[in-house]
Amino acid sequence: MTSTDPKPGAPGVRPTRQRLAVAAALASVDDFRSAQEIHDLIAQQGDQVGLATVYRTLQRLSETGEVDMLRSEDGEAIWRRCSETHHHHHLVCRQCGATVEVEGPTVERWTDSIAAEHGYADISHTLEIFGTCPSCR
Amino acid sequence: MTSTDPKPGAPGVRPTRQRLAVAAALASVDDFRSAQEIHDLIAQQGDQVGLATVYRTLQRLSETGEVDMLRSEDGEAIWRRCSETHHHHHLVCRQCGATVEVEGPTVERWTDSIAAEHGYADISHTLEIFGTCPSCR
DNA sequence: TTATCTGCAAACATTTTGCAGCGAG
DNA sequence: CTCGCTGCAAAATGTTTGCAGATAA
Repeated sequence: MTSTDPKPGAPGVRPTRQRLAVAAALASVDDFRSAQEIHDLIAQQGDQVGLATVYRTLQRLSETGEVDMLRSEDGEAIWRRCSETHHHHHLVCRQCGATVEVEGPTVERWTDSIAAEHGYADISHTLEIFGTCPSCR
Repeated sequence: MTSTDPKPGAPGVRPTRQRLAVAAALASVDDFRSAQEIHDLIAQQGDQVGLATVYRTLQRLSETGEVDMLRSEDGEAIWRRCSETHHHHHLVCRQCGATVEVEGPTVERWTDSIAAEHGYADISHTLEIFGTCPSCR
């Protein structure tokens, strides 16, 4: 494999002003934010990016695993930059939103075995933990 | 307590034709359905109920714990009549919606220990498993 | 130059709400 | 009779898409 790969059909991602702005916004916060909120953050940074572009960028980032995307309780998509590159879950404070990323080989194994037991294939799962963090007690 | 309770301020739920139709639709299937799908089910039963009423009814039923409401992977609300009264999770088929209710003492114990480890209190969690069931493979 | 990206606005899908009329108790 | 319930259609979200023009390589 060579370092450059101009194969026809290869994506070729461009580091545009808009994408840098989204990345900067994501870098400036530690908690999960909606597309609207990220759009507002960019505006506060003095930048100007269309909302559709924010969506498209977040979508791409979550596909490549650079951000975590999950759904709030009312079904809205929320994103956060992801420090771990592999599958993991979140322990989120109900009060202040403080988030801890946790890994669960135990859980992964359990869901896989449950699924296998019932003959289900192509398994995925969602697991989020909510609680009150030490400083909010 | 008497059988009737006309206390001022008490809701006073009326068993109307529409609510019975929603209940019948929920009773006729075992899996999670969207509001639209439940609306269609009612139509197939030969009944006719407004979609807004379906939403209002499902909302009330989920508040009283008579149905489970959860979110599909794309953020859509889906409902199912609830057979278990205690905490449990779901293994849901992406294609046909076939659902298995599963219990996870393993998971409950794991989430509790993770939370304790980070000093979080008053813990709750959401866990849903999605896959393709045997008959949809 | 050329393929990708962006902005805008319109399209979409889901869910909520306002209001006049209907219906159960 | 009265209040709650329903239907309809409009509004409110949140998200996606089509397309012409801008832009990185």
